Amino acid sequence: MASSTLSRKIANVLSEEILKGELMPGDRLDEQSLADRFEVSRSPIRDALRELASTRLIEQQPRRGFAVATVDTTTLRNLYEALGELEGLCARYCALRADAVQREHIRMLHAQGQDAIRQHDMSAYAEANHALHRAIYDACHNDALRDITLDVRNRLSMFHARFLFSEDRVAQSRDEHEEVVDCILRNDGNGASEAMKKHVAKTALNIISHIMPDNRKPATPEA
Amino acid sequence: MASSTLSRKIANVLSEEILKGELMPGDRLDEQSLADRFEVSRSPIRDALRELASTRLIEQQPRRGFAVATVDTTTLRNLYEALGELEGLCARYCALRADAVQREHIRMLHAQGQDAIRQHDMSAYAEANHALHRAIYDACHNDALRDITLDVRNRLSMFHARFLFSEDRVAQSRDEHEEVVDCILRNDGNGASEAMKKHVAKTALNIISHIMPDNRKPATPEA
DNA sequence: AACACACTTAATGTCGACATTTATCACTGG
DNA sequence: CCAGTGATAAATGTCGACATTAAGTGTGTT
Repeated sequence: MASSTLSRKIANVLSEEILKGELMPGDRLDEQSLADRFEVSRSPIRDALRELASTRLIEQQPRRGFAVATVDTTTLRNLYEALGELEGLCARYCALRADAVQREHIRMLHAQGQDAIRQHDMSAYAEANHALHRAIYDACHNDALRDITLDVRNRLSMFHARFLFSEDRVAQSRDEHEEVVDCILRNDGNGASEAMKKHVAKTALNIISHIMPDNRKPATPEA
Repeated sequence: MASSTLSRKIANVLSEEILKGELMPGDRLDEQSLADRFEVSRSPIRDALRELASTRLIEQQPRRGFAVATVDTTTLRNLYEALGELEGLCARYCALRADAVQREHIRMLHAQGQDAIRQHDMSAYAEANHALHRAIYDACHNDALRDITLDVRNRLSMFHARFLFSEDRVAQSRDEHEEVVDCILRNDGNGASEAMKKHVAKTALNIISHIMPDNRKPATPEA
């Protein structure tokens, strides 16, 4: 929790703020303002920003500073397509390799999500949802694949954070989770993979349909 | 090529040196030494190192500086498994989505590799090989997936760089490429994916069998 | 009135020095 | 002779100031 170095602490704080949606895509991260806010010099701020850039949560343009990463609709679609494939892979390997403890953990997290829905506690559901996906990454027994998937999910989570899901969508999501979990528990790799891909695709459709209407300027003006 | 900022230039130089194998995994990157070598202060060096760390080519341990990333055998296997899946995905999407120009480009690059083999020019083959894989990533029409795959391949290329392949292995590799390219050219997504996964798996086996004998200390001593 | 040029300003890039921490090594005690 | 502790030294972490660049603004001319 308490990282040894200032820059690490600052990076963690900023990271959470971005993930929570307090800092919006496109927001500029001014070094001096941040230095004033954290009451440190610009050096640790620079280090923190560089570190955050490594997660692609923020972007740097030389001589133009850092800004919270923005993505255009195409990139968003691509990221969700990639996330679907990656989570599908995690689910497949999870179904084939997870040990008994991990399977039980996954089963339990899914149950927690169901409880949260019954109590109409959307915040608890979001947490259980996140933990479930995370548990599946962990149980795929491939740390590299887990890290890659987690990175993509984090890049996207700043969009998730800004939208409350309708009760309908949450119920649908629960059913999709159930299919994934069922496949995992019965060692059905292909089934788990397909179910997970379908689940992510539907989530993507839901998010993108919320974002589409807005006229935010395209993010990466690269060719 | 000529990046505007010092740190960017330095990062590029160091990156190439790592990718070429001139800097070996585990080599420490001392800030002061690098500052002396590039005749700049430590600031741009620090920026460059932070930027390199974002590609995972080098690793940072707080208060202990940076070092060229080292991976233990397990991580290496995981990375190759992930690379196989990712390249399989790229090949699948490539087969389904590549346009005529891209298909022709891929066909040509494969032919170049074959020529290189006939002339026993291993350097040219390595280059054509790299270009072919790269062309397949590009033609998958998903920049996010392409970038992720490229990152993993770069992380592994520092190991590739240190081994010359036997003529036997190169010939085998050529045949595997041919199968991939054939599938792509006939829009066979599943075939391309499977062929590519097989190709990467065999390459991995080849590399790992070269590395296994050595007694290098495990890289990431994390729990 | 519109465009172009120059100036001002505010940001990042770079520098050198100081602070802090960690690792090494010598010394002392058992 | 080994182990533990302390000091020393070398590395990274942090700081404040200066240099440089890019953007914005204002003025002058066509």
